[in-house]
Amino acid sequence: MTDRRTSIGNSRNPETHAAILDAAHELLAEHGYAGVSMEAVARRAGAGKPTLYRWWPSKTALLIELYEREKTRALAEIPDLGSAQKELVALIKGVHRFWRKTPAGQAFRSIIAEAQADDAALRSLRDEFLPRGRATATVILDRAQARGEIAPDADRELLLDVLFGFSWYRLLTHRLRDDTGAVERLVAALLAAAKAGGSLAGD
Amino acid sequence: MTDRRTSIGNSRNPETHAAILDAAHELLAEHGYAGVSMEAVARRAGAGKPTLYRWWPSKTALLIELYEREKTRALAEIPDLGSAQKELVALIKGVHRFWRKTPAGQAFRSIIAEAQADDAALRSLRDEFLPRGRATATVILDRAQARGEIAPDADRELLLDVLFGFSWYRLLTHRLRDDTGAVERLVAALLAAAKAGGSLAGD
Amino acid sequence: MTDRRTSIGNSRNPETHAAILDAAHELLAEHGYAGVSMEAVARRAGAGKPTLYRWWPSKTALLIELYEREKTRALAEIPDLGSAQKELVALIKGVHRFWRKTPAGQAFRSIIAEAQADDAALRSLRDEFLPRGRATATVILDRAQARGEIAPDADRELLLDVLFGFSWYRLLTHRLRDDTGAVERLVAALLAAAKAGGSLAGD
Amino acid sequence: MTDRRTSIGNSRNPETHAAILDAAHELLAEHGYAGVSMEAVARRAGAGKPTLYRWWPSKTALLIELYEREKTRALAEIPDLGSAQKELVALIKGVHRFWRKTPAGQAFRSIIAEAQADDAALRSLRDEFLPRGRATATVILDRAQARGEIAPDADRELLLDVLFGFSWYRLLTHRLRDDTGAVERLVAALLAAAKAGGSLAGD
DNA sequence: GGATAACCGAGACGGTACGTCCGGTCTTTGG
DNA sequence: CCAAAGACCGGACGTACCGTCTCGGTTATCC
Repeated sequence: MTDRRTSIGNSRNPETHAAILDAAHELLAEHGYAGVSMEAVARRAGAGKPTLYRWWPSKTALLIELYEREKTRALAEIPDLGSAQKELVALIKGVHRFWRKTPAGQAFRSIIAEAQADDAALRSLRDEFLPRGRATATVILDRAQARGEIAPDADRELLLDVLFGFSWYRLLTHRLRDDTGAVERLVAALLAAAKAGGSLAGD
Repeated sequence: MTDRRTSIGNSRNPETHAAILDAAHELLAEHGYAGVSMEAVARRAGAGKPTLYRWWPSKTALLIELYEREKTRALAEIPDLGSAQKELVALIKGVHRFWRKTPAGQAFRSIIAEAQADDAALRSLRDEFLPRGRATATVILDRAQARGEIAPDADRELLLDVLFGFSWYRLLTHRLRDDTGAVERLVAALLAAAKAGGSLAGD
Repeated sequence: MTDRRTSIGNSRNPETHAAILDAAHELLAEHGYAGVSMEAVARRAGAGKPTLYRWWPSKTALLIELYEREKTRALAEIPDLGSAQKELVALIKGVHRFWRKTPAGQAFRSIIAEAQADDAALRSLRDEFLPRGRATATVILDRAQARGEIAPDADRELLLDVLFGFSWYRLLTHRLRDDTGAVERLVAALLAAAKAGGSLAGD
Repeated sequence: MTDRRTSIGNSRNPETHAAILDAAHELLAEHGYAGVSMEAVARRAGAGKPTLYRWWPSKTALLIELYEREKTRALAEIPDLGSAQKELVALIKGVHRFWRKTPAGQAFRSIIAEAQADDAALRSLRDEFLPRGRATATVILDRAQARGEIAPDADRELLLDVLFGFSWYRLLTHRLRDDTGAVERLVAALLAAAKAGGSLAGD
């Protein structure tokens, strides 16, 4: 891990860049959130701290980039499965699996935790990071609305808040595993309400 | 016979105890989570750091006690309002209001954040702290089941995970305010499913 | 060591007194000067800290009493051996042996060290403690003067400063052992000068 | 070829280094040994505590460097004055004056005191620090032996132990001032014995 | 013989200092 | 010009003692 890299002059060194993300990845896997400090990442990556700060203004930014690198590796789009129920369940369960199987869950927990201490991090999380994650869900809901599975005036934002809120809650209390059909039943209940256009419909 | 208990040694000074919680309260209100360090709390309370550590093994423990002090001051039980819909909405909206109006919201965000960095804190949060908060909801659900508003085999734990997950999500993304009937509609959707005994019923 | 003692009314409890000195003795023997804190002594003696401070205003005072207790146990007067040379050598070597064989050496090193940080301790060391130790030497010098072994105008204070200075130096640099006749030769040199009434005579 | 040594990274800041020693110097002069804490030195020097610990592993190390800085400023070598008597008196009196006039005396007292609580400090004091101080005396004794003022087999180590022991004793009991020819007479007595080759001769 | 006063163990308290870790910034060296 | 390395300040961490204080309780002594 600490193979001797050296400066390559006045352009960004991609090896260094990857080494830093790898170091963060390993630390996250080995010691969890508490083990990831800019200091420790720099040490393990064999990089100087200013190098980290040049590219990522904060630990959160580093973690976000790490998370997204993992995501593109592990999380595919959800194809048309014929029903919103199947697609949403596939989406949520896929996210849960991704959080469980890779350090991404750790990274995500860390990002949320950091955002509670730092307003800028919170805004970046809410306004840039989360919308990217909801894009996949939006595609599914578009298809559902086209199929008539949910009412035209359904409160889609609320529906997603509930689904992601539930997921966050399980992630943050480390209870991602106890899943005996809970996701299926939750999605069914929400879709039923969204279809009726009554209770989950916008005002 | 008389009480033969003989406490020995000096006993905890309640003024100091209160001064420390007050100091934490103020720091939380003024500077948010990042402003609360054991050092700063001790300084403002005019207490020694060892005094803090004598009573609270960690910052999390201090924040939890602060949170519960605020809660007993601000949050009453939910009386029988005639329907589970009304009672659950009152509960959730009460919690949201409590989080918005007092530093308790800050405290709670901090507790969740700390738990992501510290396994012991997470266990204490999940296994001791949260169940206390869910007790009020349990009473409401008991009444609802007695009224026949939800099926006998409804998955009450899932229902609460969804309600609290939604609340956490809004709290942690600092979006507790944009509430135009969302809570009412969510509760209605969940209760509809729980009554049918179908989708939100246990397996 | 922590046999349960209790108050014996409004007079000093000699058992407690002894237990405290014993505890200090043991700590000194086990961990040296650094291991002797009022806290640790109280803990090991099973006594309260205020009890220590009631009788000894400082750690130095406690160490001095400990030292003198040891001294009366281990260090006898020097009888008339016929010559000042023999008697002074017996005195100095006795002191060195006492310092080496018991925790008294540790105690004495501690007393000297404490006095460098605390003016009151220094005064008490210099004006009360040391004169007591020089009393034995004074008796020897009186006899020597009566025998005519040292000139009437010899600078006795200087002679003792040299002898004790040499001893302190060896004690404080932990070189009390490497003694191959050094004390004998030093005493002989000083007595020769003191007899001549020339170089070691007062002004 | 050019010097191919390439140190990388920022280098030690000499201003900071001096500021720390100055701060220690002032604290020593103002409050004595007890006033010198790493904390206080860092505070006054406007330096971070880790900076102190980076360069000096302990307070003793800092004090030693301070002492030696003062010494090179204040204490010159002893030139050939024609007789060992004059040279040794000049040496000892110079050291006493140095201890009296500058905070160096305080520093030296502190170093000795620290060494009583810390074995490593004691070894460093005895095996590195003191020999440096005795080097000047060794030069004088070499000259004296060349002149025939002291016997070839004289126990030079003992002679120095006595001279320095006497000096320490006076320093540590804060009696450096009462000097009415005492040093002269002591040196004379020791040189007389060392010349005779009898009493102060080696075994 | 009852009050009282000094003692006792225990331990909480406000403080100070310890030695370490980390967050960000600045400076030096070299590609 | 910019990357790498690392020194720097500042500050929080959790711990050990300091010396003082306040307890509940005991017992010898004095009124």
